[in-house]
Amino acid sequence: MKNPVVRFAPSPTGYLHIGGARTALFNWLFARQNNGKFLLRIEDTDIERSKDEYVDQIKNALDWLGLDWNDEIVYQSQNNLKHQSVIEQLIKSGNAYKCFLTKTELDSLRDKAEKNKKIFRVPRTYRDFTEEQQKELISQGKSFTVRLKVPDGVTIFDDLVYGQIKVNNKDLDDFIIARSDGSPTYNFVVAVDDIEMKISHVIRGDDHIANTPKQILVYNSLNKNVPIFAHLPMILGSDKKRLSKRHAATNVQEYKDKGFTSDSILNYLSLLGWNPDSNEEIFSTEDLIKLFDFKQVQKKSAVFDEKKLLWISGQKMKEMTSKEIIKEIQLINNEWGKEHKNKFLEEVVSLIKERSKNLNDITEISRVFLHKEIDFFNEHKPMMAEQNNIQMLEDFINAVKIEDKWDKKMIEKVFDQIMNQHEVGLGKVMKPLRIAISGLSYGPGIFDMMVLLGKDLTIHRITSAINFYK
RNA sequence: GGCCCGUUCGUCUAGUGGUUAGGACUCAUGGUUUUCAUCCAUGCAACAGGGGUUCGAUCCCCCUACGGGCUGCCA
Repeated sequence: MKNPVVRFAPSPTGYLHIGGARTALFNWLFARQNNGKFLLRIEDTDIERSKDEYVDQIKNALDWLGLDWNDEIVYQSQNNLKHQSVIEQLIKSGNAYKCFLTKTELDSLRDKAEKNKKIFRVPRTYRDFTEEQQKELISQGKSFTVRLKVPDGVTIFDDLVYGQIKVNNKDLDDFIIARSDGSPTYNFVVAVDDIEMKISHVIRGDDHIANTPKQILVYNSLNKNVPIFAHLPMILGSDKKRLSKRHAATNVQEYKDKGFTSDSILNYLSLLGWNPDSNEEIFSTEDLIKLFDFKQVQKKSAVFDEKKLLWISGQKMKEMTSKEIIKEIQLINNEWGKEHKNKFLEEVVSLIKERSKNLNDITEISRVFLHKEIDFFNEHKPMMAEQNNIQMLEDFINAVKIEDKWDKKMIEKVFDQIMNQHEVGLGKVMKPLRIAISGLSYGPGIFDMMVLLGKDLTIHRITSAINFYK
């Protein structure tokens, strides 16, 4: 299994979704683990639905995830000449034939079979027509498709995940490899391209299991070695339905916007349908490359659970250094923290990363430190109106003003003073002050926040708060 | 309808012919913490159903149910 060549082959009819990302990830992990190549092929033969902007989106998403591909991107549409010539070749070798059945004919046959509860099979009417007969039909202006001559027998393959899968060839029709307009069909093109790209392992979603025998027949008819197949179970939404636009968030980009790092997403995705054979769950991408193994890939489809993603993301936040986190934040928002020194940003981040689940949590709380003015909220008004909370704020300012120093020790001392003065516990003093300096009812330790904020800004905030809540 | 695939706590999963069926997330409770979060502890919670095979089946076989895929001149 050395130097395998694998590919990820999305069709640019939509953005990169979670399921596609997982498929890409497993391909990539396998390639990187075995010193192989991970190729990217854009299956853009559906001209109606394919869009360039989707190609860009897919590339950007893979790029952001860090799933870097080798070599040039292959665009399926550019292989058209090759596809055409292989079709010719198959007709010549007698492995494929021109079929003059029309769509309407087939449709009515299908209907009839269904009505009579019979199994529909594509009739092999034109399978053994001579060249003469074909020419005659063509001269009559009849159009034709090209069908593969499916031989008798069984088609068997050993899937790396599902084990042996066996299909009786008679359950497969002589399927179309070229439409009446001459364009090649999916099951044919995939096989030809995979041959062309020297793909050794086809790793893809299990919705392709049923297509695999057809593709194998194409390999056989061309006398080419069949690659090794590995099918991956589907990823489902919380309603256990196949992931689709109807589900909350399926676009990789959305998770980026929500503040998840690519590392977290990859980590979570790896756990969907694979297990590391240990109780560990937090992995770096390097870990995953080492550990990944098809032996531990699940056959059962998996439900995407954002809660667990959030937990993994939170674990990662704690593990990451402040520097790394700053880098990640600025990767998605280069405005963030621009007007502050890195050292200050690091102090801010180190204060809040412990309690954050993702990057957005951090940027949200960091606002308290990065901007002079903050928002206060009406929802805190009833609480601030209680007892002599406003009085406490005023007393705090006055007590602090006459002090020279500004450090944790001194702030604690002032807190003690206020507690004594008002004959209340620490909690009673802390709450209004927290809201006054941050606008929030939660956050890092209040002494730390004040120290980092500095004396002037702390006083400024409390003054603003008094004005707002009075 | 035919063919193929699947089914262990709500979710992700481990597991073996004899286990108190294990872990993680979620949830609940308690503790730590100046708030929130973290962290720690405890708890709730699963072998789809029915037949076999067997001294014994979650595990092996068959059937049923349920879910999914394919069955296109879509990819």
